[in-house]
Amino acid sequence: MVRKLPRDFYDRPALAVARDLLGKTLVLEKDGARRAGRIVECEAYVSQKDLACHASKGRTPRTEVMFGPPGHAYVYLVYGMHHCFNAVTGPPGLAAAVLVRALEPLEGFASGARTDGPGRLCRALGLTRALDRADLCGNTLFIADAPRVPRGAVRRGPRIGVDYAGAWAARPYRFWVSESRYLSRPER
DNA sequence: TTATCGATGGTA
DNA sequence: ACCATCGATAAA
Repeated sequence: MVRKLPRDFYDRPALAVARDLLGKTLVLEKDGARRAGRIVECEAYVSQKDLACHASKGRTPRTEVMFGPPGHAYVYLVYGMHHCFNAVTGPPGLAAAVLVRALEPLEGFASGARTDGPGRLCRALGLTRALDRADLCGNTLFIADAPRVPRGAVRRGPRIGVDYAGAWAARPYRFWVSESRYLSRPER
C-alpha cells in the first residue's frame, strides 16, 4: 500500500501541484470496490484572477470549496451531464485547483471503460458531486504517491476549452505525460 | 479521417 | 445565456 499524498502536497501553487500530480494514482474506494488510475493529464486553475477559473467570478456556493483549505475535491457538472474532478490547492483564501483530465486505468475499471477526458474519467470511476468537497486526505477519494514523471516526459500547453478567458487561455497551464496513450487529445 | 451538432441542467 | 464535454452523425 503506497503512501497517500499529505495535505502539504496540495498546499502549493496550482502549477506546481499540477506538474507533480502527473504519474500519481487517483483512487476511489466506494462500496468495497477500489478503482485507481495513473494521472497522465491535468490543468492548473491558478487563482481568482485567472479568468478561466470558476472562482474568477467570485465566491459563490459552487466555488466556495476552492477558497477553503487545500486537499479537498471540487467536483462540478458541465454541460448538464458530465462531472469534472479537481483537487483544491494553495492556502485558504486563494482560490485555485487542478483539473484531472485523463487517467491510465490501473485497477477496478470495467473492461472497455474510457478514462481519457475529464468527463469520461469521472463516469468510469463513478465519481459525482456526491464527493464535492470531500477531503482528499480521507479514505474514500484520495491520491496516492508514485514515482515522479521525469522532466523529459512532461509536456505542457494551453488549457482545453477555455477560449473565452482572453489572454489566460493561451497560458501553458495544461500538463501531460508525453506519449501516453490515454490523453484526452492525441499528441501530435 | 475531420467536422459539426445536439443533449442537458446547474449556475449566475 | 453560458458552459473546464462527449458521442453520434455526416462528409469526404
